[in-house]
Amino acid sequence: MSKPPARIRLADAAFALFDERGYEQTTVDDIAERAGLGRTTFFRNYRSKEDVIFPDHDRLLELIRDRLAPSSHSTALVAVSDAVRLVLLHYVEEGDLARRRYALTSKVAALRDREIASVGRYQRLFREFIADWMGGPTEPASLRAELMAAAVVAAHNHVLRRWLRSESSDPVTEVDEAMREVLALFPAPGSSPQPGGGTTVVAFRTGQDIDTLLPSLRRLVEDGAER
Amino acid sequence: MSKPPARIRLADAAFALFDERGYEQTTVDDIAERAGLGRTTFFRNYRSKEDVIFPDHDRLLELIRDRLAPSSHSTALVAVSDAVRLVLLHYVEEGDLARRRYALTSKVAALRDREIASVGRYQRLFREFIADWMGGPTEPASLRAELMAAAVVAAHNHVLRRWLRSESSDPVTEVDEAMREVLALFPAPGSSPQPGGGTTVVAFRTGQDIDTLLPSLRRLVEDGAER
DNA sequence: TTACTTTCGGGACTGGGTACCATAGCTTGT
DNA sequence: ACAAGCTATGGTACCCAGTCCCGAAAGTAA
Repeated sequence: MSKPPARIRLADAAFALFDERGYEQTTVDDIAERAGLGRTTFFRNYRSKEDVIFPDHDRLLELIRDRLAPSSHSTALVAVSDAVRLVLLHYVEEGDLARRRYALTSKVAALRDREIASVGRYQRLFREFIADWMGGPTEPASLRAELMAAAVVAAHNHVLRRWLRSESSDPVTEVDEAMREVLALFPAPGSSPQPGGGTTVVAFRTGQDIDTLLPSLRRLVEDGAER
Repeated sequence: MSKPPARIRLADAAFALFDERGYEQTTVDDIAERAGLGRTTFFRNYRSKEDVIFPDHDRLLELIRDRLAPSSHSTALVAVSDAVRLVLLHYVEEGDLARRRYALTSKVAALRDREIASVGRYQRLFREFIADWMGGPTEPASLRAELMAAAVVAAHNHVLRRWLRSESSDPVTEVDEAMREVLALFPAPGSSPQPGGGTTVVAFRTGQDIDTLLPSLRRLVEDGAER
């Protein structure tokens, strides 16, 4: 009968109390007490009260960064799609925990704001990466990068929220489809002269991480074949 | 030599102190003291310390709501463009104040988060309106509404930030162009059968608020003529 | 055992935010 | 002019999140 580590006990106590009394009616002292620990220990494990609910947001940001960073110019779009899928998978694997978090953020304004702020950081990452890829901060490209980054995270959030509401049984397929739709909105630079053309052509040269690239590669190729 | 009202004196004192010592190094007591008022009076005029910097965010939300609400199905896109222009104009008219706020939000993480949360509320408004316009929460439409709303506010923010950084001398023209670009990304539903087609056709039937509609109407018509 | 390191708890403090109450000032009606 | 009443204000006490510091425990190595 060994106790689980403090972090876990604190998180369990926190979610239990949030469910019972609500977020704002629960103080950090309450959480620490139920976990059988001191208030100081709580703040040693979580930077803030909100952090119990959004613990590994930083890790997730690094996950995206790591997936985007090594990609070459020709694999940029695949990297974006993969990074998005990575984030979605992270939440899906959390399973019930993610749904409880969603229930909380739906009710408590402060938590919703914090969630949105986090999304803003993801979007910033994508925006910078896409702007780089499109080539510097020259004006038309800069706007297009902003639009594309916004669309990318919007697509992700859309599918994620559907899954959180149990409206989707296969979120990974859905997010791939959504990303295809997003990429179809933005004509590839320099591929077709008319900006109105809707066909996107992506060329692959070299692929590190072939295993993880494969699924989206296949989808993109299928997409190209269909149209 | 009559004193200006408390609200103003508090805001002046706050911005002055933020400039001198920075946001986090300034307490609400400091602000009240410099304004020659009590701490209680501060919180009567502003809900929170952050609220001194973002005072009329609620008013701005209602401004958007009011502009979107009365628009009919055929004028929906114009309403969106107009609402965006309205928000941009609001900031532009604030002039220097908006730039000081931008300087603060660029440095202080808590303020940046709050700003992003506000943007999230705008986006939600647009998303709901656009989803309504596209017709209910049926799946493909719902995603497209989400994408479009994200693109709309991204375009606005892009132009606004350019103006805040003094990189734009005519933000209104710029935002109109950016909105044209955004709308061009999304083929009008039911107008051209191929989703790849890049031409957008918008039909007008009735226009209340003709005066305010005119400029964007003209731009849209010109845009249609060009392509 | 001793010595070192890690984890924990408690207590004191800062600062944002709320609630309540008392008072000064201004307006009204008479 | 006087009283009644409203509004803006100040002050005090309070709650709670978050930080800092120090001392105690508990595990680890020698």
